[in-house]
Amino acid sequence: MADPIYWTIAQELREQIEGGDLGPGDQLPTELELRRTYNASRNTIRDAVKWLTTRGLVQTKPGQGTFVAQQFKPFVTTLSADRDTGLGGGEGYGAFAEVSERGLTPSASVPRVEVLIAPSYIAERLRIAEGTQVITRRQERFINKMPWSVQITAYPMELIQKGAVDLLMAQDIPGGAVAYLQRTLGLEEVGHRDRILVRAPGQDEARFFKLPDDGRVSVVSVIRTGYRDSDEGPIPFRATFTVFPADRNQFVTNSGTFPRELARAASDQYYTAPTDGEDGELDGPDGAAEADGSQPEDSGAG
Amino acid sequence: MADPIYWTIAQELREQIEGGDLGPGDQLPTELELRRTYNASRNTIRDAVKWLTTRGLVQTKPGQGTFVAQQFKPFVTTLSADRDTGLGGGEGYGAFAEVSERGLTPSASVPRVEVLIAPSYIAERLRIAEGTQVITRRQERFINKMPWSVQITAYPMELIQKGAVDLLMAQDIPGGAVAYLQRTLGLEEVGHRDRILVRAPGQDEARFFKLPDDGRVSVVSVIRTGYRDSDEGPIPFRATFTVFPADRNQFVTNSGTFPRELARAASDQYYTAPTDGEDGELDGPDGAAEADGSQPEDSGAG
DNA sequence: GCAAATTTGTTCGTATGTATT
DNA sequence: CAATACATACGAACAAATTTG
Repeated sequence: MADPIYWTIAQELREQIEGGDLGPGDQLPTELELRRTYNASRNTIRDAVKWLTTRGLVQTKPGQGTFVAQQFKPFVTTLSADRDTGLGGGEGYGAFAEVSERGLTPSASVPRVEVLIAPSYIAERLRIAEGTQVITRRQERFINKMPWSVQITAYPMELIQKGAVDLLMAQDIPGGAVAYLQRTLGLEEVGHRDRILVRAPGQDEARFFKLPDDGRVSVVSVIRTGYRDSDEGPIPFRATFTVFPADRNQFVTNSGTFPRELARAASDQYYTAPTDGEDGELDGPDGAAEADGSQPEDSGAG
Repeated sequence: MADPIYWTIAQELREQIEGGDLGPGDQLPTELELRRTYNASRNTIRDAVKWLTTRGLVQTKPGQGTFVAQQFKPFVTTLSADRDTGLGGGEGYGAFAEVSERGLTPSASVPRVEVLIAPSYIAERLRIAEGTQVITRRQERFINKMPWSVQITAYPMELIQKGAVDLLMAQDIPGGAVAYLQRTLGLEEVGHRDRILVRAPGQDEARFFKLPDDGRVSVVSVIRTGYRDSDEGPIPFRATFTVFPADRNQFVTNSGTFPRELARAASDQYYTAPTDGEDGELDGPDGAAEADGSQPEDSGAG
């Protein structure tokens, strides 16, 4: 009887959810009912439910009840560009084509264009002096009306002076801004560099993505720096910051040659990762059970 | 006075932490002290502290107190391979070279080799029949004795029959297994495909990485399928599953040409992502404040 | 539109158990 | 062993949100 009561109750409820007795959207018994069922105080019941909500298994709605959380079929974004089609690459335009093929309906907000003094995180990416002016284009994207990503791209001001005036238009650029720069200025993106990190959502992000306000669900931040050629080698000409909720997105990058049929439609093959078993008995990459006492040995690239 | 008391207290403590009044490792006032300070009941104080722990800001230790959480300087893994050096690619060997250059001491467990009937998630990756035998090599990696990643690679059994017998040895393969297959069988990895996803850690993973047992901190799962050439085009010959704790890792992928000086030492330029401000006043990619009522408009690739 | 019933959210109080120093 | 500090558990009351009559 070493296990806390609230924990035991939480496990029983978890098994009912994962076992399928309670499907997504179903209502759990109310606190009063649970209290009778388990012969525990209301606070103990609430601790058990709290355990479930913290893990995202259930969702409580004041005045209504507690419900089993819906889970999304994750959407897959291909980060590496497809050399042939030029699509993919996690850009809005290419990714949207993938979405359409999957029978989902993508949509996007009207771009919000801003000219601002480059803050440090933009200046560093574009390798310009902090305080230089930059253009930023901000767009929110949706899949089936569900918020999917927020993207901000920053360009140096000189691109406007050279003639890429559409960057200042608060409207979609057909084919994407990179293609536009190519055909307008002959500016070619010869390469890019993505940085991927996982962090807690900010308050506004949590609100936009309708994430629980306790920071349980992370967001994936993809920071892309696009490079063009110059006499001194590749130099950055754009920095794109895209934020995705981690609970409904996966990412793919390709390198070298690989089966062609995988190049597109990554979205269709979403993947459920093997997890080591909650009960330590599943078949996944398991076996760290003895990890506590084991000491690492030096080996390899020492 | 619309805000709950526990929330208000939590915000005050958060500001003290983020403002630097309380540094990493510092002890918070005890529950009893906080109770006097804020003139609230112990349960209310505990709710406030719970709010902080859920977000990973503080850590409670029974019998000792509550402490401001340490935060790691994230380690950066380059996922895309460097064509020149052949390093990088998130593989143990290449990544370890990066770590060494940074002045950290990497180490790894002795590989655990297993021959097993391929479960579905491996069979799908290697495109073999479920139930076929595969070799798996499992290794735990550490940086400065801190658990950093768990990696499992699966190979089809036929590689052994063709002569790559070292795959069965429970010891490090100098230069990595891919290089070994190259020089032993002439098997070249012509490309690979990474799938990146974020999920809650399993129980064993949480224990190994010393993550809080409530699933707050996610893990990043990187699934790499390596391809070799054949008459029928590229076919997979290995599947590598690597799991990293999301709170101390970032990832980089390169594509096309980009500045050479960024190819290596990605670890040195870790990146703090811009977040929209908790108080809605920071300079980051902000402005979703009005998101609640805004309707998406159809545009772009519709 | 209003009132009642239902359900979760917050806050207080108190007691006991467990881990650490 | 004793003191300290967090963990669990009970009970009670009122507030806020939602649905229903």
